[in-house]
Amino acid sequence: MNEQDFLAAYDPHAYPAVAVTVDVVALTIRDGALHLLLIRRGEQPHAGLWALPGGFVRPDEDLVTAARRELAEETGLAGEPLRRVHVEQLASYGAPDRDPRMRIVSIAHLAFAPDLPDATAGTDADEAAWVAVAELTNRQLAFDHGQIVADGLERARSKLEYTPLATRFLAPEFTIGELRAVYETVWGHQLHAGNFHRKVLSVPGFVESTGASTERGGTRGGPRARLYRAGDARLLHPALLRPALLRPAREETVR
Amino acid sequence: MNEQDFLAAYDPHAYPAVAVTVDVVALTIRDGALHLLLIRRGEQPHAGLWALPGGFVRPDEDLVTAARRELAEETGLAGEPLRRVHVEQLASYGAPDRDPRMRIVSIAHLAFAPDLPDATAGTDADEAAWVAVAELTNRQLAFDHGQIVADGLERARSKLEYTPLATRFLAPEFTIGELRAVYETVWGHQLHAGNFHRKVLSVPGFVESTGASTERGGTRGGPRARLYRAGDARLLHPALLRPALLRPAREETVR
DNA sequence: GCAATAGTGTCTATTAGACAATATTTG
DNA sequence: CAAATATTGTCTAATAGACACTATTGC
Repeated sequence: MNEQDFLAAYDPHAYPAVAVTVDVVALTIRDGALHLLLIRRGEQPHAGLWALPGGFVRPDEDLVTAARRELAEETGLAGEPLRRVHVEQLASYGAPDRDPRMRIVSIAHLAFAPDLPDATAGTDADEAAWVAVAELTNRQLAFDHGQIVADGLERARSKLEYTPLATRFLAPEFTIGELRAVYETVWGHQLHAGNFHRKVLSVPGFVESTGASTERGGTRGGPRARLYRAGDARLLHPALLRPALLRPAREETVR
Repeated sequence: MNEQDFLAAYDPHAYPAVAVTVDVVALTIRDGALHLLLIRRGEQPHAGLWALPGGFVRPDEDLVTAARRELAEETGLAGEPLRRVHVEQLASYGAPDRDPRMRIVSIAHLAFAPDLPDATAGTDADEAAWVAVAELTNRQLAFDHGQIVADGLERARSKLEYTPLATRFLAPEFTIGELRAVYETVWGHQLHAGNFHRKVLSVPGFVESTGASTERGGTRGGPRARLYRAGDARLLHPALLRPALLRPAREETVR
């Protein structure tokens, strides 16, 4: 049998029924705090619980395309603002009993977005909202989404060390102080302003100067700051390592 | 409708037909060279081409369990030797046209194994063999397995920097020289013996002394070396960073 | 003026890495 | 003994981080 005959005779339904979804851990910074996009489930199972935005992968869609589509549906983003959001694959979750309906394998994604307007509920959800990560400890999330969020947060903290992705939380032009605020927010730890400033400028390709400065100083005083944009480096070398205190004992749990 | 009624009425076949497989990038070191486990496909599509071991995820199996099962089938490993193999999730690959049969999403895994006996072909394969990674540049692999292998190799090189997983390529007791040979093989670069030795012993929890030494010196002379076993650290801090020359310009491509 | 912030200078401890030296073992 | 290897010593450059200082701006 040659390959063409084989394909013509092939029956896709001969294989076990598994559904594939994407879920998105979308992070942004609002009012100086790290926020996560959640939806309140409008349907069973787990109706009424908060969950990650996500849904089934459509037939002609790439995985990351599906994740971007789900994100767009819940945030109302499109065009250039959507393109500015960084989306990457996080990990896949496929424990047999993670969803009571059937075997569902979810490819989780991680997204970094600049400060966005309020979320707008999509079709599957009663409600969509940016929730402060600090308030998540109380809340029970649907399915295994608590674990996915934990893995996403650890990945985000780690990504800030060795990639320039912190800039994705900011507008195209930003000050070093704003960049430092991103690190402090995601890592949950104050950094030394002077050392951070020098370190960022010393890493090749992290940021490049626009030549301009802010129009005004800070709201509580201080000089005008120079403006920078993201440079062309994709990896930071040397990296901005987290203080030893903030380092996990082991890596994220991935299933 | 409550959750129980909902589940009773639920029809799994209402969702798009997608199959989920696992593939395994299994690495080992043989004769001082990095080797990869490949099978020659016995069935269409891509019959006759070399491919990664892998297959459909069974209904009650976790993803990593499925990967270990596929690995066991092709290597003939079981019990303690199989437990000594490190398996972790690598990434998922789900481009709509990556398999001509139907939509297949593959959860790729990465495995580190000590030197293993020759592979034994499983049911789906004509042949299974450990192939030197250096010889892969010529060979065309089935599906998108070339990309998966490239991502796996980059992940392996990176993992050696910040985890103690290099020890998984070795027997339970090993010398610092053997550990250095793992790094040199995976990174493809000679390291300075003296500096490496001191560095490994200075990282807390990387290795611990057994108190014993080898029975004999090296085949070409030299003193007996002290024996070590893996320590309890799960992450190395400070890390053993690759020389800047060996660093990629960007991260692995993950789809 | 006062407080806050940007940006720079300086010093110390840690680490990476080059290079050297010594001891031990095989053939 | 010659060559190879393990292990330790020493020195230099790079980096992280503590701390201090000056300049500029909002209120």
